[in-house]
Amino acid sequence: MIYSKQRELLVSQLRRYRGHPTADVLYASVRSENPTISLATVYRNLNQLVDSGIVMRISVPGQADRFDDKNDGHQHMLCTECGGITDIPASALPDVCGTVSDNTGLHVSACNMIFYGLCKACEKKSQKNN
Amino acid sequence: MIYSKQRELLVSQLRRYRGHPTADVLYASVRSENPTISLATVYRNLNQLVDSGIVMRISVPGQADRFDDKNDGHQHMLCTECGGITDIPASALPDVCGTVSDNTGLHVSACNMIFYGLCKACEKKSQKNN
DNA sequence: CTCTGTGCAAAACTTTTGCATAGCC
DNA sequence: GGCTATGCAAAAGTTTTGCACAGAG
Repeated sequence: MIYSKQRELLVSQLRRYRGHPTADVLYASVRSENPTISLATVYRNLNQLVDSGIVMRISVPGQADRFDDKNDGHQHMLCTECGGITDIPASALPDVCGTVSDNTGLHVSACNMIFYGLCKACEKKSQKNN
Repeated sequence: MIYSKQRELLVSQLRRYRGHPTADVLYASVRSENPTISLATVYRNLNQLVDSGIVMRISVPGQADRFDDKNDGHQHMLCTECGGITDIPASALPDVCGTVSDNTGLHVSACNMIFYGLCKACEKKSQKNN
């Protein structure tokens, strides 16, 4: 993978966002600094970065993929109220792959999870309203 | 939800498949018995059935959704070799939601998982080749 | 100089939607 | 008869691809 300005810009914008942006949002963001970059380039680079393990893809069923620049095994929760994404650190997760491997005899190498629940902010709001 | 032939046919075809078919495959299958049914109807009915808890949606990142007629909390493993889907029974899974809730203080209500690994058949094959 | 990445536009693919009609209750 | 489901076609949304050109090594 040879160097490219576009990819560097993409990664720097991705790091800037804490909000787990979609390709779309990243595209807009990168475009504000480089108005001629194309959406195809954003997708191509994101795919490469995911393949190289530099970037993590968050697939939310029924929605566009989101991206995150860390790859430490953390997972994500989608707030059922506001649609925002909260990080679930790896340390809060049980060893699901290991458990499943032990219990089934299958060789499970990886697992994608997406949790659904209430984020801190929405939980606070719902408590106030009661 | 009033009765409809199409929905009945759809469910019966879904039950017939063990292979966790996509909407596409189901459409073809249903069409062989009722050539005028439309793809929109398949999608509409699948969505309804998922909402009613009769059918389970399996979201595989980057692929079309698949469907399964049971709703007992089991999850799925995608074989990295052949692309097939293996059921992971609920009894083989740890209580991920509970663990995450306990460890984070968040209210996690549900979780979608997709595992990646080798299915029995592909595991056998790879052992033979060694 | 060669090979990889980019830009543009078009295509591919999955899923949803509008509207008139047919079918259930 | 009223209300829901269907069929058809078109649209929407996300992601990929073909091709000619520009840029990195």
